[in-house]
Amino acid sequence: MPLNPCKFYKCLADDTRLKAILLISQVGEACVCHFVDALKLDQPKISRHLAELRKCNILKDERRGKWVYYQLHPQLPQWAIAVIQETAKSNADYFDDTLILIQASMNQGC
Amino acid sequence: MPLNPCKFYKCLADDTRLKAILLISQVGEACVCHFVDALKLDQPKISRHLAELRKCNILKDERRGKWVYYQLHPQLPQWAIAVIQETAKSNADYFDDTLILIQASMNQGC
DNA sequence: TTTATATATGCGATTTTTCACATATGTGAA
DNA sequence: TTCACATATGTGAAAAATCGCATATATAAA
Repeated sequence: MPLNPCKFYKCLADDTRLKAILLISQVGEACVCHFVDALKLDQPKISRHLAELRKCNILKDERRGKWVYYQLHPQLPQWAIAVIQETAKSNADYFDDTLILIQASMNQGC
Repeated sequence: MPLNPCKFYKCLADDTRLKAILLISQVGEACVCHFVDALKLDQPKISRHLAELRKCNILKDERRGKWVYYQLHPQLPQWAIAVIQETAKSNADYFDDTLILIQASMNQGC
């Protein structure tokens, strides 16, 4: 069940999901509370978008105690990784404010 | 007015538009009738999707007599071109049937 | 000017996506 | 067990995207 390109782009076609993916591509992994801080959205909305990315095998989740961490799925195809990296590299101004916020949140712990 | 990445991915998040873009990336340019043949959809639907891509500056149109040809917009940013090419290169099975059809249609003239 | 062909668009209906809000589940500490 | 905190999901409403079908526009030939 390889990643269908149209499904993949549907996942990127939303500000919350796209920024979450770009943030993960920069910070490696983060837990839900960090996305709540960085994207300034309520927790259910964040969880729902992350769940969609998880169900499409774009993200992988891992529970550690009370927290759930998300990272890029280890089986994400190389072309998809390349697309994400190219987008991040050339669109810093699209998400750099949220990058600063998520880094601050991660330094505070959970 | 640089291309917003989320808007860009919204444009790719539809089978008709994504295949049209991938086809153009392979054949350089094609007119509406060729997309109708290759994608096997009615003409108004094709025109509407191409119009959306044109309005987002992903495609450029050029009328020649009765026909209108579409190609990738000359000002499309390099990162977007890279994304399209990477997608085309690694997802041949997603659109190779339509590629064969559009090539046949282009050989027939318009 | 009339006709034929190619393409574009107006518009209401349908489908899909997203949202808001409440609530459920999971975990660890008291 | 009870409580507090973190995360996930059920569900109906709202918004956005897509569709179907009719029709408009553009061009060239007759």
